[in-house]
Amino acid sequence: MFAHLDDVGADSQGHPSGGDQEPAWRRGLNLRQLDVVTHPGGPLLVLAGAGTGKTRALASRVARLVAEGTAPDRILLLTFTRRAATEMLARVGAMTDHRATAQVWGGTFHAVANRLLRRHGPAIGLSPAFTVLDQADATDLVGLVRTSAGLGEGRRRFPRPDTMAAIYTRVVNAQVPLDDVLAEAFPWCRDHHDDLAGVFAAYTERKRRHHLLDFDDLLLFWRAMVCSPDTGPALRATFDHILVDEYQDTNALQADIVAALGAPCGNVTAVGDDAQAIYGFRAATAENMARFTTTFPTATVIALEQNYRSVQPILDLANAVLADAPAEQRPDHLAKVLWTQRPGTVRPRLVTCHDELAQSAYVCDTVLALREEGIDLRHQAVLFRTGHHSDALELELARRDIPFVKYGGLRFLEAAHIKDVMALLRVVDNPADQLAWHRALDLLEGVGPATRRRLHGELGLDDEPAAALSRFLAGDLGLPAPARQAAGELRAAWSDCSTLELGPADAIDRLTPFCVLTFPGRYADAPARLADLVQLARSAPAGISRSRFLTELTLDPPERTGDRAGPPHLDDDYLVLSTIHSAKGCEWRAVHLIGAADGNLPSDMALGDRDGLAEERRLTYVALTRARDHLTVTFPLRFHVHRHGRDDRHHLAQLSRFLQPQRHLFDEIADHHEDGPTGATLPRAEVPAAAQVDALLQDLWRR
DNA sequence: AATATCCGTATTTTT
DNA sequence: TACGGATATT
Repeated sequence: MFAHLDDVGADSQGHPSGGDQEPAWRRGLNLRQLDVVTHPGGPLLVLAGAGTGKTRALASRVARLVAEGTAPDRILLLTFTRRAATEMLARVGAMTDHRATAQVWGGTFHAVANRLLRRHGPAIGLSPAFTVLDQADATDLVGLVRTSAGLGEGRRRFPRPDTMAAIYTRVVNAQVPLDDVLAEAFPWCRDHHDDLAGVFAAYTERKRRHHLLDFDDLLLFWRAMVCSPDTGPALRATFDHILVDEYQDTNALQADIVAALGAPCGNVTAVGDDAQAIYGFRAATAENMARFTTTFPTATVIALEQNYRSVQPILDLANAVLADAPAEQRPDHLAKVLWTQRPGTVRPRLVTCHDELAQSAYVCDTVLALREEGIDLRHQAVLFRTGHHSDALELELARRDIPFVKYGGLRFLEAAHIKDVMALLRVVDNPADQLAWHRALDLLEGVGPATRRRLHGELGLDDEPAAALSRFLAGDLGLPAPARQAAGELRAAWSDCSTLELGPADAIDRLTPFCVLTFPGRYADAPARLADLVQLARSAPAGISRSRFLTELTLDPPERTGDRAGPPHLDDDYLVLSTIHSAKGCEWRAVHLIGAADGNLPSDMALGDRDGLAEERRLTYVALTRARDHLTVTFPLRFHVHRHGRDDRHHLAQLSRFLQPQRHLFDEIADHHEDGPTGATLPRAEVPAAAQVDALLQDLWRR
């Protein structure tokens, strides 16, 4: 869990804490923030620049509402991650009655939708015992539908399941017709329009029949419930105040929900910063910010521009990066310019490195040097565009025994073995879950597609799915010989899980012997994967039910293997490595942005369209504004071309086009050469000049 | 019917 | 390169 959410420190604004009579929620706020907090009711749009204390303002507003008598369970606080909700409510609790605060409805759109649908689903004809599919499950199911529709065989090539799932989710979340989505984002699939439509229809039908909801369904059904003339009025009357954080990263569907929920009471507070919109790929549109005043014509608009986080030289750079954006991408009515009263004149550093190795060495050196100056590792972070950009650095950190945690890399739940165990649990939880059966049966050696189809029929998964588990436990299914022993073990384990009603932790323990039998044949690193099962079991809160454990894990997955066990060593200091996306809302005293080369940032995949490029610029802005005191930007001059080439080709890089015009705002450090003093003894400008010669030559023979 | 082999294509960010 | 998917082999 991130320790450093937006301006966490209670006194990070450095205000004197006023008189003792002053209520806690009023303390340490500037006038603008106070306007946000004391806004009586009615729609409110807060334009909150990076580091301007929006978390504080929002938390204080909730605290004021509670302190002044609003029933906490009639407040809805929607945040981007569950982490953010937890953090914010903890702060609210510190300002008012923390037991009352626990009643506040807080969480992501998806998590809140889940809660509401479990409670009220039957009213709109939804079984409350639905299973939530995560993205990977949904993709698998699309794949199954694709196969059973006989697509992809012979004939023309057909989009792959993950592409199809991406198209589907875009259509739903953006609420844009398939035709347009294909034209705009997936032009190479346009010929398959009709087949895609068919697959989507079959996919939907299948989900409905088996009581499965994917992430998108959670939003769709919530919206349906709140818009229905039957259930809507009662549901809308449930909340007196709705507050939405990170409004710039909501999509069309989410905006609909906010509009519908807020229509009667009008007490909607939306907080966001269009300059930090970085989830366009997930169909979020910052236009929701601009549209807010149309949806709620009486809305009050308040801009927070005083930054409490960064020193001025860092803000100057961040402001300059934004100001360079083409004019049409900067709507006037949302304009903000960050300023600060924080003293400090240290300028950001720009370091041109010889290659990735040199970059890693430089970052390690800098991190350690800053620690000597008193900045603990935990107050420093290394940020990068994509997960694997930190590969080289991770090796170097390990070599030097510098502890670190990485966010935003491979997710725990996506690891195959974790999905295996989850599937085993899901079968017990819901014997009608075909996807789970599918995966579980696949674990048996000697069982392939054909045997699985036969078992599918014999277990009655289509006709009488509720009895499938007892049929399996009754045995005698004519399994192939290699599967017999493992199947026996599975039977015993499932039987115990079911009859003894084991909780999730015990159930995982009970299923482990089966995994011990089957993992070695499937995975080269079986022992490590088995060890993860212990972690998984330990992550289950005491007393939680199996099904609740499963959905919570789906909606709020741990970031990476081992995360649930807490940081590497509890009282150890460790460096944070994070993608820029995962760093949203966080801050550190020192930030090291690596790989800031054109092609990485902006990613060369975004070069095609204007919107994509604009989003990359905002991403750069987000990265820069995470830093409080120290900002180091590095980029390697040469890096491996790991595209189609197999040889050790290098590729000369140039500084990110977003930073190139701002070089004068940096202190530039000469090329950092990994091995030896060669570079260090040269005059400063020497090596970059040489690099420019190389770049010039490169330009001459490129294409 | 399950497993081994070959081929073509994608590409990043996450609830 | 790496991975999914389709074909060839045991």
